[in-house]
Amino acid sequence: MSEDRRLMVLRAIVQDYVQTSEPVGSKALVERHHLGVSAATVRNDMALLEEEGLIHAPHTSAGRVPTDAGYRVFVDRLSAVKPLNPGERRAISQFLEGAVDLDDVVDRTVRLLASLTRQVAVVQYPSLTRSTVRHIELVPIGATHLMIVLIVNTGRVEQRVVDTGRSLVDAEGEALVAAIRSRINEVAAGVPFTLAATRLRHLVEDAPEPDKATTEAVVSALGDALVEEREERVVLAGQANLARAGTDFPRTIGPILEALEEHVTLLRLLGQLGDDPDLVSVRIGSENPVTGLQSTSLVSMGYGSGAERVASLGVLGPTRMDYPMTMASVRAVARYVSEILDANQTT
Amino acid sequence: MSEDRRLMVLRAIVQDYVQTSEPVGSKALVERHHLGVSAATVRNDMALLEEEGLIHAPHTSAGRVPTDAGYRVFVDRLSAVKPLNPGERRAISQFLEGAVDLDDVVDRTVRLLASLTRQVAVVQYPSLTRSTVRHIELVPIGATHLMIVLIVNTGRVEQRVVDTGRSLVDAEGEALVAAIRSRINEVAAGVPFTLAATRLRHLVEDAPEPDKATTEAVVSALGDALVEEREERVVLAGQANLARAGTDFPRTIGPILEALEEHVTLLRLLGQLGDDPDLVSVRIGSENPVTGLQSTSLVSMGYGSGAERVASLGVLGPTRMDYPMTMASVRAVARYVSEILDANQTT
DNA sequence: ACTTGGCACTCGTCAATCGAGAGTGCCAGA
DNA sequence: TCTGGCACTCTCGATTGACGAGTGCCAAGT
Repeated sequence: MSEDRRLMVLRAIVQDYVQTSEPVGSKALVERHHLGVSAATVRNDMALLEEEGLIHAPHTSAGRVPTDAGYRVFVDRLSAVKPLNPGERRAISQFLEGAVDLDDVVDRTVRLLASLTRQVAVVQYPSLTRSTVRHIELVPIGATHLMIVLIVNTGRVEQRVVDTGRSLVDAEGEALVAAIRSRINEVAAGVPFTLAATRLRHLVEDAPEPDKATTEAVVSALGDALVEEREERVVLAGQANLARAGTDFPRTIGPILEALEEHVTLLRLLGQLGDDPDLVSVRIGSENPVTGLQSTSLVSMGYGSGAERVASLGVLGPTRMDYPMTMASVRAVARYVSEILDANQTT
Repeated sequence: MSEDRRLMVLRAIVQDYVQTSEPVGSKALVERHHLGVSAATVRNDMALLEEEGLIHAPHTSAGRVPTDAGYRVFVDRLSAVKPLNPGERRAISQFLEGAVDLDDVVDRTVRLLASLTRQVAVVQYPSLTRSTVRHIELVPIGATHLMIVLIVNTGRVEQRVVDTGRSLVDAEGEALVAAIRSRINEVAAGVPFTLAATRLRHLVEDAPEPDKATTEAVVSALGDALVEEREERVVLAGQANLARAGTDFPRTIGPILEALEEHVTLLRLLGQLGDDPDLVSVRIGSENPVTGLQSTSLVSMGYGSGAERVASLGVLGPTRMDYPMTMASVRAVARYVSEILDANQTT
């Protein structure tokens, strides 16, 4: 009852099933993989694997299919993340090279991931709360309104419009805006968000009386922008790949698409990563808490400039997916995007 | 051979088919609609309608289904765009009210449209080329780099980073940036894009020699941003609705999803509108040039601040859709979004 | 000139049936 | 512990036949 061989059998089952998407039987198995034993022996092993809950027979006399637990064992113990071939690496760098701004980087990344893995790609925008303020600009709009432009170190830009309730076009108004602008940037530029938020609040208290109301308005709008959870955003691509995967999959495609439109839950899901930032996280089928995504697996990884993870990206597909390939793609793309953000950071 | 009655029959067929999604026969028709004639008479009319190419029988003895041409006649001559009920109007305004910035407006709009019509919603970002420049800000980044932030009257913000090749942190550098900033805004603020682009080019020629190189760099990055076609963007929502529509529809869902990911062609499609800016445009099935979308209809309309249309939005669904309802929703949302942009424009 | 009821005919759908094939579990022997 | 053999089970696809919905056409009525 060699445990090793049993795991070999499991690995073979997973590989065959991923390739053919049909239950795999003992005979086909010994034909395609040269495990040095006969079909009958394999059958005994399969019976044991089934007892352990790693594989499962859809009905009496059909082949076996891996269970979620089976995939889990496969991912954890039986597969090596195979490095991408040079062609793929080149494709990644070429594709991401030409990005002009953050939106463009995210957009290209998600499309790239989708086409590399032929599955649904998910990319989270660099989170605001883990970022630092690069610069804050105030632009008068109309007579009394002020547009606040918040530029983040990741390249992201946020904007708000507030009504200051006083004229900004006369000399006094212009001076006021200039004063507030320089004070704000003095305390907030280059500072992490949470710290910036507190400092800005103090700024209001210290402001000379005539400027207080306007400062207050600006700071409160900024505070909104700094904490607002809504601002966590995700971008998707490759939904069309869902339709191609398997033949019974189309039935479950509706709930999946619905779940994908719930960006909030999707974000929560992406946020849950393992401890090691440099590791690919895999959630398989029912390990996944979100209703509608329980027939799918999510392969994800954090990315970000420097050592800091500012956001996550990943790939979602049927539990029957090519895990080694998918994990390799996700890791390669995440690393490359991090590099790009790094470069943009210093420039 | 009353032509009127024939059209009544067509209308009844369309309505029934939209509701049941099954071919409709003569008997069911006279039962559900009180046209004062017998089933046999209706059959004769149906034979004529089929000759005219407005309806079609999937097989010898099944009911009839409208053709694309049939829907066209229905839309053009047989349906009144029914105004939304007050509840729906209220829902629209409430849902769009709380938007904090342009991204948010677009995001909410596309979700709203999708849930109102229970179909796939498509919203184009306000086009850059038809907009005016509101303000241009220059922010030094690192020692020699400059971030250019372009703020558009629609609320959209674009950014580029350029390397000026000279120090910007010393007094001279700061003065240079300030000078360029004020010169640029002097000629470009409040000006339509195309005009701004030409004026900016002249600005380089007129710049004093020592500033020329830097001005040149800034202007060329701006020129990029002003014309770049890539910057036309669309946002989608409600893809999950595709899976719900009908039972045979799932088969065609793959190509549709693929077509929806081709944002470029989608944009071209959205751009093709009728002449009257205040009219809803409907493209039915094969009238639609895009492969993969030929089993769908697109209901779209322009929107924008003031009289100018700056972009389009619309809804995509199976040719068998509730046209009056969809057209009403699209029109109402387009108008409301225009109002919001108007308000943001003046504030 | 239309409209209507009647009737034969055409197909698609559904359920039941049957055979083939794949795969299993178990047993006895090496 | 492995192997070959064998009986058994179950799904899948094709085939068949009854059924029903719907049509087209015709002859009679208004």
